[in-house]
Amino acid sequence: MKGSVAGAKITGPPRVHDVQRLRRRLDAHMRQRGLRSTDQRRVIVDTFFDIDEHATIDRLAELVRSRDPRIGYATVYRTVRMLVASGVAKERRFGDGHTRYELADEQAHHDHLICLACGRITVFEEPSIEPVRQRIAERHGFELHEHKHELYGLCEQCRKG
Amino acid sequence: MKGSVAGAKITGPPRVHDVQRLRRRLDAHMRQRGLRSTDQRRVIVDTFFDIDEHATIDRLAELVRSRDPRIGYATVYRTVRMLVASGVAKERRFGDGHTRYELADEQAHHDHLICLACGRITVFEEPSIEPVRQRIAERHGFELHEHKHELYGLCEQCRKG
DNA sequence: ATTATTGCAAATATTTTGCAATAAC
DNA sequence: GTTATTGCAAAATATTTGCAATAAT
Repeated sequence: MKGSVAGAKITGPPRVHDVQRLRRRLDAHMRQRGLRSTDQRRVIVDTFFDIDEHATIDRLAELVRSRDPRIGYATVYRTVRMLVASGVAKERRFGDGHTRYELADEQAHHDHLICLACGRITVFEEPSIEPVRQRIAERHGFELHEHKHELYGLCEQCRKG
Repeated sequence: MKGSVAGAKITGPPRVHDVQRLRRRLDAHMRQRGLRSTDQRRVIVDTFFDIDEHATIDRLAELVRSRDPRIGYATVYRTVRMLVASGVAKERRFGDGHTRYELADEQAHHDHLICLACGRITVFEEPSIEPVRQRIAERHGFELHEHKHELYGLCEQCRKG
C-alpha cells in the first residue's frame, strides 16, 4: 500500500522549529562525513522542512515528486536516513505500520496523543514529567537518552461523531 | 531473519500476573464468539502464560514447537492475535523491528526501560504519572484509553562494560 | 580522476491470508 | 453435519540494498 497513506495532520499549539539551527546541524554532519550536496537532497530536505506533518516516506516521496518527479523512492529513503543520523529528524512509530518522521525539536521535547479512530496526531509538552523520568532511570541504574510517551484514545471529534 | 531473535529477558521487580483472571477473560472471549478450543491453542496459550518475556512471535513459536513441533507459525500468529483481541496480551514495539507480546497487566500498568546497547527490557511502575496523563488528555479534549511510556538509554551493565 | 549518489529493480524481512484438509462442536 | 481451525505456501507490506550509470568534488 505504498500510495495510500492517511493524511495525519498535526493539531495542537504551533511549534516553532529552529529551522536555521537544524539546517546548520545537517550541514555540519554532511561536511564532517564528506557527504555531497545534490539537487535531489536539496529538494527532499527542503520538502521535509516545509511540511508540518508526521510524514511517512511514502508521503514525503509523493510531495517530493510533485516538485521533481524524477526523484526516486530510494533516494528519499536514504536521505531521510541521513536526516535521522544527523539528528535533524526523529523516527516515530505509532503502531499503524507506517514509520513516520518529524523534525527534531531542539527547544523542548514533545510527545504525542494519537486518536485510535481517525489517526490524528496531536503534540503536547509536559516538562513536569522529565524529572520523574530521571528518577525512574536512576532507580534502575539507567542512563537516560530519550523517551517516548504516547497517549492513545479518542480525539474530540471522534468522541462526538 | 525468522530464527535469530535476541533473547530480551525481563529484569525488574517480580510481577504477579493475575493469570487466573486472564484465563477467565480469554475463556469468556472465546465462548462469546464461538471460538473453539484446540490442542494447538491450548499449547500456545499455556506457553504464552508460562514465559515471562516480551516474546516475539518467532520466539513464542520456537518455544511452542519445543512442546509440539507440528504446530505451525501461522497458528501461533493467529492465536496471539486472538490473545490481543481478548485483551489478555499486549502488543509492544520497541523499535528494533520485532513486534513483541506480553501478558496484560490487570492490576497496574507498567512501562518499559529499553537499553539501546543490549536491548534489555526492564519494566517499571510509576502511578504518579497517571493523573498527569489524564490532565493532558482532558486539556486536548481527548478520551484516554491507553498509553506507552518508554525510556531509552543505557542499562547499568552497558554503562560499565 | 576519484568517489559519492542516484534510480531501478531485486532482495529482505515481516506480517497476513487463500485454501484444501482436518478437527471441534 | 456444519463450521471453525490448521498448516502450508503464497501474497501482501514495508524496508533495505546491489549495481551500473551519473554527478559532485
